[in-house]
Amino acid sequence: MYSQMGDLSSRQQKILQFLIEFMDDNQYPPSVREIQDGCDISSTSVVDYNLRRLEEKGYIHRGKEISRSISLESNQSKRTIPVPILGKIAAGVPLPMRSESDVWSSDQEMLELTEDQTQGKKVFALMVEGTSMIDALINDGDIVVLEPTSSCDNGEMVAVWLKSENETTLKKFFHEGEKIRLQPMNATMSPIYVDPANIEIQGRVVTAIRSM
Amino acid sequence: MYSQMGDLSSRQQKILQFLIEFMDDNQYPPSVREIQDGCDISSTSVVDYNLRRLEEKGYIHRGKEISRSISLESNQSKRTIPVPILGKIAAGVPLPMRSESDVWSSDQEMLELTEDQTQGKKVFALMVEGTSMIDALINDGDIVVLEPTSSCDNGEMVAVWLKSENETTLKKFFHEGEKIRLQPMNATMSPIYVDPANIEIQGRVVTAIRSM
DNA sequence: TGTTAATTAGAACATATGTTTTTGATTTGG
DNA sequence: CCAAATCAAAAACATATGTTCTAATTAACA
Repeated sequence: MYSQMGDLSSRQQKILQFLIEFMDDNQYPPSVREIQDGCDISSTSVVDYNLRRLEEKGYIHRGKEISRSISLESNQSKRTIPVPILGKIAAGVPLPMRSESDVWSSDQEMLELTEDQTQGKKVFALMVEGTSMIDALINDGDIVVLEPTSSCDNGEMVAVWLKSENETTLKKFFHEGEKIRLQPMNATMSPIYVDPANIEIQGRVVTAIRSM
Repeated sequence: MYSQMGDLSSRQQKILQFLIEFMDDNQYPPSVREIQDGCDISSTSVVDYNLRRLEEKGYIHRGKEISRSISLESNQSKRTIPVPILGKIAAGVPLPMRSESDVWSSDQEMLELTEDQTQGKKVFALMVEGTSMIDALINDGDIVVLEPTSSCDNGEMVAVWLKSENETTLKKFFHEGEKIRLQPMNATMSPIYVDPANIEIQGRVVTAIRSM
């Protein structure tokens, strides 16, 4: 039997298990001696020895002479971005635009998304109420994720603030001559024609999520 | 001006910024002296002082006499679960069931989801090909997330393996007397009636995601 | 303006912690 | 069974690192 990625001694498995749990509980990696205690190992050198093996086999990564510098090679657990659910969309609730610097506060309802899903953009989310967007395959209870923007292209699905009515709705955007056509995504509803001065685009839909 | 959660000196902001970047690059927190260097601070005591303030104000957490034990109090960046995209679903591609212990390997295409979205279950994903599920508001290019299961209730959307045909499709499941009705989610397609012995349920749809 | 609190500086201290060395036990392969 | 590789133990070493102490400097305040 030869050694490569795949086989671990029981001690190495135990250490790996401990690493995962420790870093999950605390927010930082364990020291050699904490691994020693946590895995009932008699000496720090034994820990060091097995950590070297784990690094050889590609399970972990270590920094030289740097304390607590163990990181799991896989399990890279990408960062998630907290996305605020600012409100519901079909009910015409006004959309408070979030400030740039509210990273820390907010007891708002939050959604955790990965960068894959936000595409690296600063986004916010809305919960869809009702079936007014059924033709766009978006149903009641779904969540739409929007990228803040003040302009958009034809055919894009955007959240629009109608100044005179003071309400915000989700529509498809079409610039037609002097007017703008806002097309609902429901065949039973009629488009709205508005003056460009009367609207303000709040965001463009980038993702839709439905949980069952 | 009085002090509470919200106001940070420019130095504290800089430190906080550095903490975030450092822990993003490396997989472990910085030492006091690394913060010192990274933020051009003259003394470790100044770093310590400002770290205390940051802890008072609730931005970070520290362990006493433990090296690199800083953790961000907010920004708790929930853990994400790597979800394998096992294949496409409408094309009838057979579904290889993943083993329990392939946590580390896999150069498979991956999707990073939060626990919110997986609901804590072990899930896999499929990319939808074609419009055969259009009536369930699932379109070409969407991704469906499934929870592995071998049984299900009536009306649930499940991935089913048809043994004799040796293909897998996404259908709604209905147990009707001696037979099972597999209902496509497209009005133009007819249901399939099969013998319970000829099918094997592979998973139940828990989430659908569409990016635009 | 003077007084107090907040912040910065420099140095030294105590120890937490990665690393090495030596020795001995266990396992492996021929 | 022997030789070589692998693994474990204990102790010691070197330094990385959190902490503290004192003094100077700046900001807040009345």
